[in-house]
Amino acid sequence: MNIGDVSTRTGLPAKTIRYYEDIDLIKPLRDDNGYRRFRDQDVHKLNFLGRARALGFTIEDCRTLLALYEDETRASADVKRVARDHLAQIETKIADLKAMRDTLSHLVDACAGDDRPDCPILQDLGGKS
Amino acid sequence: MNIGDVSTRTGLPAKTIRYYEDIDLIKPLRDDNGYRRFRDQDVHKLNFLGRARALGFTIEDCRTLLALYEDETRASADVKRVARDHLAQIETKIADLKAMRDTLSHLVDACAGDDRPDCPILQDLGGKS
DNA sequence: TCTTGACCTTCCGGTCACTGGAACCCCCAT
DNA sequence: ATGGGGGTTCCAGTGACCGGAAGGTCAAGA
Repeated sequence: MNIGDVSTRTGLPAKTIRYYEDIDLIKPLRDDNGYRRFRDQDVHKLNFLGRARALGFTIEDCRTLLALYEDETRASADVKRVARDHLAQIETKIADLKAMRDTLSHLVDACAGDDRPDCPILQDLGGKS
Repeated sequence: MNIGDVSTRTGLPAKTIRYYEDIDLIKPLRDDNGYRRFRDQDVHKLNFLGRARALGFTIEDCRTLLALYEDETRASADVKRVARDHLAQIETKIADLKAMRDTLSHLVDACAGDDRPDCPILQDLGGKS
């Protein structure tokens, strides 16, 4: 299978697939003409990566998870730790964003949004004190 | 005031302040020795920028907001639009992160986290079907 | 047979908002 | 004179790609 087919199948852009090869996440074969030739295992790995990335894991996490996936003797505790740490980061991000949202939505609500210059949003940013 | 003092006062790293000058968000004066000399208005702008960045506005948004801040004839509607758009993006991000969190926390809960290899997290990523 | 167009290749630069580090200058106290 | 703690510029790197240029390959149609 060529990169275009793999791209269609996995939903990953060809650019991304090449990038993943570049950083040694996958190692497709090469045809005589230099084209990448993807085996089923490559496609499988790419799907794995796509799902892991969709869950927000970093590329380095993905590398770790992929290694664990391929290691029959892994301990699920190792997988769980990676996932739990990532989950914690997500929770933190959500909390940060919520704080921003709360502040912002108050400000947006307080702003008349007409053609006059008075604006509580700018007042706040300017250090309204 | 030199950059170190401004950094202390605003809580922004000196590197960041130099960067903001680089991209023309602020224009501090220069002393004869080449040192930046910050006026109160520069510090004020930096505080504005710090607060706007803390609310997650992009640098370009900050530039826009700063321009509106300085424009006595602005319409608050313009400010509100920027803020509302940004708020929408935050909401989207929160929703995305929540979806990730929900999926992930289910998986983490389902994983034994012991020394055995069986792991629902990897099963899911591998396309458990 | 030639050509068209859809593929594929590599490589370089850009994104965003900084951050780290090197190499250097300046000023004040000892 | 020396040392230390400022300051300066410039270059490179971050993460996870994306866009585009310049060129090679292949199958189908005129």
